[in-house]
Amino acid sequence: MTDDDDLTFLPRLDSQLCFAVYATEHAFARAYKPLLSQLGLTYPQYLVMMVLWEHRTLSVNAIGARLGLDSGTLSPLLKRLETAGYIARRRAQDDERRVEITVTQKGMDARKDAEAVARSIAVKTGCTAEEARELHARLNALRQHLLASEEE
Amino acid sequence: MTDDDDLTFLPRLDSQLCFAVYATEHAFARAYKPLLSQLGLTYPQYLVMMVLWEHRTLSVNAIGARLGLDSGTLSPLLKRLETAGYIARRRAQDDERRVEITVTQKGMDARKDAEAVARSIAVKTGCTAEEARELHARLNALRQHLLASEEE
DNA sequence: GTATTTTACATAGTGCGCAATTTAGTTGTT
DNA sequence: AACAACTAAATTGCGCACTATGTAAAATAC
Repeated sequence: MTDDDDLTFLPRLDSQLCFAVYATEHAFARAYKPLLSQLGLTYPQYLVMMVLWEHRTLSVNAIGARLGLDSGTLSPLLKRLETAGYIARRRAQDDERRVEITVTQKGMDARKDAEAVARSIAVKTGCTAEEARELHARLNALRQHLLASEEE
Repeated sequence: MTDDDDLTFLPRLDSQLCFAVYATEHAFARAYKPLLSQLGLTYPQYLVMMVLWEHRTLSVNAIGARLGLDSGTLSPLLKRLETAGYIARRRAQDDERRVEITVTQKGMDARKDAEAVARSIAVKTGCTAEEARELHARLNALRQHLLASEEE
């Protein structure tokens, strides 16, 4: 039995879909980093801000639901965003367990710059709008399957 | 000027390709986690092991080149893999700056279990082989573009 | 009304991942 | 041979991301 005989299923790293996703995610994060750092934002912080630009005010839980992140990750991240002046955190009055996250004026003002960043990255992907949409749809379908199989 | 007027380009988080990739990567890592933990491996460690199953012996730099990771990430990770008994680390004789990483017998033995894990995940994605190949190719193309634009 | 359970967020601990720096070794130049 | 420049890996510091746990508040059960 040689090494090749063992390759019944386990493909090479390069041909593994999960690795393609992993490597692409890292490539995106790296592409975003220098541009976002000019706004004083990290890539995960940018994703959080995107949620908040849509909604203006959300609870930690709601942000987490959109991003698939929990309070362990979000709490310190949101604190840093608050320190940077992009958001404000306040205990909700109707339920004091909840903390409301609100975008500040400075945070809203940053939206324009973020727009330029997103546009720049879109160009760098070399994808047409149709290609991006197709890829996006496939990744979403894949993810739904993964999530569905988790509940079994 | 209402909020809608600002949406010249910045799409909603949900329709951002970069977020689809981010969310999918996290979904993969989460899907792998319980299965790999039975082997005593984390997802990044599994990726490293995949490289080493192909080559048996590699330098830290070579592993990093395959995975897009640097020694800052790999050094502690490899130390933990060594502690777990999956690999051995040894200074190369021809160039003592280099550290050679070799899979142990225990590490090679784990390959079979990893195969079952990979097979299980492939099923959970709900992708046909053709779909997976297509998606993989598109992600690779995207990544090439991102990397190419970095050098400008 | 009281006790118990559940919920939301924060915190502690561990493993990544990156940038900057350090340590040690090798190569190139004079 | 001596010194400068470069290289490989390790370390330091910081920000994520997840799990487990803690704190406080709200909901539920009796």
